[in-house]
Amino acid sequence: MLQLRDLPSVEVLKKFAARYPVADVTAISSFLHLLRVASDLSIALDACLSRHGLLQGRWWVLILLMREGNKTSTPSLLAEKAGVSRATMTGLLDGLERDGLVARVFDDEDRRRLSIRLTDAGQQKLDDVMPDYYARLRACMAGVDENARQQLEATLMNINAGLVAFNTEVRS
Amino acid sequence: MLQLRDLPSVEVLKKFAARYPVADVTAISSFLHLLRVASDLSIALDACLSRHGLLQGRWWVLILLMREGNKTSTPSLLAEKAGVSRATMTGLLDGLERDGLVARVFDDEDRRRLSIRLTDAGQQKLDDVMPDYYARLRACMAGVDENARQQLEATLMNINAGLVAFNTEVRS
DNA sequence: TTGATATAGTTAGCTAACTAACTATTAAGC
DNA sequence: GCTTAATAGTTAGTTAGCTAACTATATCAA
Repeated sequence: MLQLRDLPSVEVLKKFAARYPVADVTAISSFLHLLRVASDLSIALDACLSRHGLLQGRWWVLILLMREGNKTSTPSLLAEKAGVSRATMTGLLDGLERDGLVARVFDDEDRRRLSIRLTDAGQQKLDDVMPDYYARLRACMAGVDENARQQLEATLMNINAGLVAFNTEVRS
Repeated sequence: MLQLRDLPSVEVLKKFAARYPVADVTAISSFLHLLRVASDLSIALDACLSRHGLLQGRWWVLILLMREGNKTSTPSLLAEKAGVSRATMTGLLDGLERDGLVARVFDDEDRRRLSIRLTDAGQQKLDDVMPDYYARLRACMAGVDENARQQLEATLMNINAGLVAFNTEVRS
């Protein structure tokens, strides 16, 4: 994702809007700030996870497994839920298996299938990471009250609904 | 950035909060939705730019150059403002120069330095891309009124301020 | 003035993502 | 039942980012 260190000032936005009249200045500003804060959050999350020897992809796989009652899933399902390709999931599972955090179990009923199981070591890793992650996240969001959080989620839902328009709208 | 296709339901969040008492459920929910919408926006932006033969990194370089009065900057400054390493900027400029969108101009005063100039073709590329991008963005944000946009920016500023806590807070 | 240090840009090699193609297995249609 | 198509997982090769190291140039201090 784009890093966007140097967001445009109001003057710059106006200059661009003068050349491109379709520009919606507050829309652009909100959009860029959203991307900027999200990428900063993502980088902070990476830093937190890396102190525990994890990256976002592997961490998310462990969480997805813990969500399941039997701490078990399949590579395809995990790939879909994590939003990565099956090929990428193979790589993530290779790393997690090497570290002993998950186990590949062959399925006798459908021999194409694997079961991926969260090991005790994997659960222990989550028990180390999650309190640290949650405490940091709580501190980060401490300045945003419940009302603002609800408004944020509502606005994000509206933007999400507008994404269809972003992708399909023909050129002005 | 993490894709997060399958965000946790309220039940899942409560289950995790029961095991990890430090969890702040609405903070987690807001955080994950923010990352999710931002990555979807980033992907939509990529799709828009790729129709014009651009990617986020190169597109941003062109914009940074257009912002300058003389349409000129240096690789180091561009790298800093775009939030990428100087090495990455070298690669971005290689591609842009190959496509004739920017020109490398050697500096006679300081022979370590290069000037990077937006060419006429580069300006033309922006004149093609920006109206399309701005029109899509306007449509995407149409469902978010001015008040919500202001609140969004204010909340994002508060989260941004909290990022320091995310990075420095010691483990609970 | 000249030797150490800092700066600008590039190159080399690494990583984690991707797509496309491949193997093995199962399901479905005639 | 056999052939075709679909599915599960992996492998191979590409990409855009990174860090570290390198070359060339400029600056500073003894």
